[in-house]
Amino acid sequence: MWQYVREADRDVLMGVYHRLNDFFGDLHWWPAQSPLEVIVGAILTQNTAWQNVEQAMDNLSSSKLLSIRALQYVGEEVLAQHLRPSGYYRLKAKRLKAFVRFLRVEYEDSLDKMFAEPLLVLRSKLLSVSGIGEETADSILLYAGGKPVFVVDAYTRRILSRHGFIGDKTSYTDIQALFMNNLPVDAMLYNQYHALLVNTGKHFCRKVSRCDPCPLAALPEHHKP
DNA sequence: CACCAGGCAAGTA
DNA sequence: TACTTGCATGGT
Repeated sequence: MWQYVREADRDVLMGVYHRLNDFFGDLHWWPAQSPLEVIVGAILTQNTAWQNVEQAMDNLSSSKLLSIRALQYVGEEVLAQHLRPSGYYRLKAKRLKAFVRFLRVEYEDSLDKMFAEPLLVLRSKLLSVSGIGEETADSILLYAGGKPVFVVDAYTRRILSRHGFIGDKTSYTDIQALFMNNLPVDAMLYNQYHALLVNTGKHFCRKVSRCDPCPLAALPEHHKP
């Protein structure tokens, strides 16, 4: 399980953090105004560029659909049309519907009640909702609920992989454990760290891109894609 | 024009 | 358990 983990991981992970933090500064992330918007965004951004998600979110906002009640009552087909710019729009309409149904059945439409649930119990229940996998569940827990859960996404995996810190097939759980077992249990730290990784990914570590100005370029293991 | 983007679930062997 | 495939739009 710890095949790729070395004794120095604690220092390495904090070193990466400080390097990125010095470069980007405080990001106080997730680009959304309310916990519900974080959740909607987390579902809409699945395998999709955030720019496309913004267009769909604007559509929802214009139609006053960014509330739990509106999402409950709007027809799935109507909802889907609003989601077209974000891709997979029929699928994502089903997923949003599945979430608000879950919220009604389990928590009487209350996000506060949902987040009052013990962390691991809630994570497990979120994973049981169709359309919510590990990354989406953890994004909801961290960015909507303020829970100390590290989010692993495609950028996290790619950046760690290109530096040789993990193998290409390392599991989500193992990557998450790498961070959570070697860093303080701190929601604000996890929030900022993941935000820094996403920024780094967007600017310097896309599938096709140079790494010249990458803030991690000075690391011993740094290499180009 | 081909490829990529802050995944997930269902199907197959 | 470990692959493979469908889902879909908009930017580069």
